[in-house]
Amino acid sequence: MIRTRFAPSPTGKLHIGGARTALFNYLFAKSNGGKFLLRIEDTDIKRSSKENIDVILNGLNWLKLIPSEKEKYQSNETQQHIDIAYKLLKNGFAYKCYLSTEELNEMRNQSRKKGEVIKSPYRDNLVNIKNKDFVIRLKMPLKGQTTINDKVQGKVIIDNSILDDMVLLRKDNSPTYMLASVVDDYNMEITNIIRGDDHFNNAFRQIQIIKYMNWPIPTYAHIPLIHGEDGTKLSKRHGAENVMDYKKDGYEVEVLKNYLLRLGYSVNDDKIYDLENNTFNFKLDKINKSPSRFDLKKLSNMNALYLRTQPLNNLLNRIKTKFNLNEEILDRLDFLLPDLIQRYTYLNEIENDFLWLSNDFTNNVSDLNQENLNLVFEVLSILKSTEWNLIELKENIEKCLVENNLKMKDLGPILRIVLTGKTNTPDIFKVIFIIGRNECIKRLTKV
RNA sequence: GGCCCCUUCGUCUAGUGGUUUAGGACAUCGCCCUUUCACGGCGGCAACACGGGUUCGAAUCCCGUAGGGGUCACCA
Repeated sequence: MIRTRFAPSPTGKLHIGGARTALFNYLFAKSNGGKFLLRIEDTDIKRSSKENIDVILNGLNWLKLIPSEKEKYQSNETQQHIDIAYKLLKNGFAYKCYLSTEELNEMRNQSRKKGEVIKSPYRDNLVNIKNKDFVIRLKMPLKGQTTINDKVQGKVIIDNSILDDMVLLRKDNSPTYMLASVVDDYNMEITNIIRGDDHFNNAFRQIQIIKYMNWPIPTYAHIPLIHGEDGTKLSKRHGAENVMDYKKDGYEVEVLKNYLLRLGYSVNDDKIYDLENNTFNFKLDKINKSPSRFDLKKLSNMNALYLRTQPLNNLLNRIKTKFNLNEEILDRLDFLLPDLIQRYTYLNEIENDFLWLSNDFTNNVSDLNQENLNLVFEVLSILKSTEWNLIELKENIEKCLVENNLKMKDLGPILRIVLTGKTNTPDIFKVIFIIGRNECIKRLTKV
């Protein structure tokens, strides 16, 4: 049984990159009849916050990336992590290191110059110093190579000599991410680790713990990072550091997920796939290896196209629940929504049309010239006498135009601005028809 | 700097040795449609990073170079 996990750290929000990692984990698990799990990596107590945990949970919830089991909190497993660290120590795979921060900094300076990894003198010189703080470090193999057959990156081999003796347990006895993550993955029986490419180097180090403990080695898939439009790593500068901001900005969740999927994944058409009901067959080998740039324009375009494919009833219901609208606006919306939706990129743009759809609307047009005023009067008299249906309305007004030797473009824009206050609306005849005789007369008389 | 990864139009990508004058989508530009704004239709511009090989033949395989990214914490 395939088991994947998304393991965010609540030291920050759920950003777009994290959302994609979660999506890939979810899709891979679901495509293989497996389980998708969530683990909050809150070992950094100082930087983790309840607020961020909620943001992550809410974000995943909005994305409908619901874990198969209740989420785990890494901080609840601390004792286990400590036990493993001491077990490694006891078995000679780890050692106590008494190096101070200053000593370490100095060593790091030197090693950087030489291009070598730092080696603690306590590695081969096992001592127990009373009343002095220590960390527990893993003893990396000095020779040989480590190979990872990554499902995205391919087969990668590194020399073990570049591995540093990473810290397992801090001076204050708290486990590091390097240890905790491995132990938790083992306990949660994670079979496939799908995470950002920025973790690739960690895999070679973490795998040593797994080997020392004789645990099964999970299958890795390190997915490329998403870059901003300028080609650099995505950060706060690029806006929207929280996926929920995309919701606020009016992006449809299905669209966002499909866009995220397409970013670095080969899909041969422009369909918006149903990513919820296990109908999408997600394959790791379709993930590209190179990072891709986040393109808001493409996202927006997908959003607009998607909106137009949505059943009008669904859209109308969403509008009804989101906004408190009276019957009169609702009726008009019911009639005009098919026309309006063609013009929107985001559903929430509809807010801009509520005003003129309502009887509360009054125009403030006052600068019409005499010619146009006369035109408006003519239309007024037509509206007063015509039978109230779309066809009659249109015929009578067009007849009037012919009599005056005018074209629709001479009248359309004027009526539009007077009746709606806007320069762009659906077909003006439809607008007149649905707004109604009395209301139209009222608005036109105002001029 | 060491190690690792990547490199097809501005962007996301198709392409796995001949079917390719390198295809699509977004963006952009032009035209058509037109009562406005859109939609839609038609068309244009635009890419195999560079240099060597291998081969009858290379975007596709190999080697360099350049550029980009990641990582090198008692953060995750």
